[in-house]
Amino acid sequence: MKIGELSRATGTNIETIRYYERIGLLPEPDRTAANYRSYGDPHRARLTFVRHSRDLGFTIEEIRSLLDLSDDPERDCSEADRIASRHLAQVEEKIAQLTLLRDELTRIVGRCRGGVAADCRVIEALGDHRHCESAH
Amino acid sequence: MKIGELSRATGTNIETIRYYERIGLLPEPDRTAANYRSYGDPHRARLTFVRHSRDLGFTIEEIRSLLDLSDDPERDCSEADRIASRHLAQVEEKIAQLTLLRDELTRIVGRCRGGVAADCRVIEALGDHRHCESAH
DNA sequence: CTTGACCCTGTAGTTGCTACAGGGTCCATA
DNA sequence: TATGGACCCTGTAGCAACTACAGGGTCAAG
Repeated sequence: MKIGELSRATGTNIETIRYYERIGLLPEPDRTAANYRSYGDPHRARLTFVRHSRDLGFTIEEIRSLLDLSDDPERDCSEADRIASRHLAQVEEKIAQLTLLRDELTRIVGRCRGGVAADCRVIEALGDHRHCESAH
Repeated sequence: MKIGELSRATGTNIETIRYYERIGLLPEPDRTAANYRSYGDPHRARLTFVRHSRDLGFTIEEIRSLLDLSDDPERDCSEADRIASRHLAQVEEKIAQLTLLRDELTRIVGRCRGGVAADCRVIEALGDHRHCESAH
């Protein structure tokens, strides 16, 4: 499989595939006589793993750890669980933050009554923390 | 006010203040004889506006537009409302995405029963999209 | 034999900062 | 008067995770 095919098969940008190789997340594949990268099924599986993990918001370093684990089938699974749990906690934290933010924005947007910028409640609210109901 | 004082007054890193000046978000202040930046109240208000907007997740470019608006009190307020509303919609979209993600992660984490990596359900789930209940 | 799709390397850009390196200034204390 | 420490200056490089070229090579179809 050439890089374009792998790209289509996994929905990954070609530049991104080369980037993952450069940072050591994907192994260097064999090359054809014309120096083209040549991939097999294990490469595709590994890239699918990486993309799926990225979609779920794991960082490259977390994925590196998860890949190390899956490369060594003897190792204890609890580290994978720990990484995923910590990430879940971060996502929950982020949702909580964004929810506060949404409430604040809703309040700010709701105050707009039209008119000119000099009287704009949106701009006023942005310039003045005292309008806020929660800390940020 | 010197830069350190402005930094403390607004809770903004000194490097960040200089960065905002470099990208034209804050005007160049006067200088003392020793070439130190010298700020007044309008600078502090503008920086407070910027920081508050950043805390609410507005991009630098959005803030630039909002500042342009507030610099011109004759202009119509509806653009500020439009920027804030669009941002609110983005925040809501992000919350929705993260909520799906959280559910997916909860499901993945919940499958861990301990054991070795070869049997790890977390690693399996990351390598295989078919376990997912929503698209991503 | 040329056109167009594909591939290669290497480097620079993106966003919003943050962190130096290498220097200058200012003020209090010994 | 010397010196130490807190503060300030410019300019550049780094972070994450890509993305976008520039400038070139390869290959099959018409």
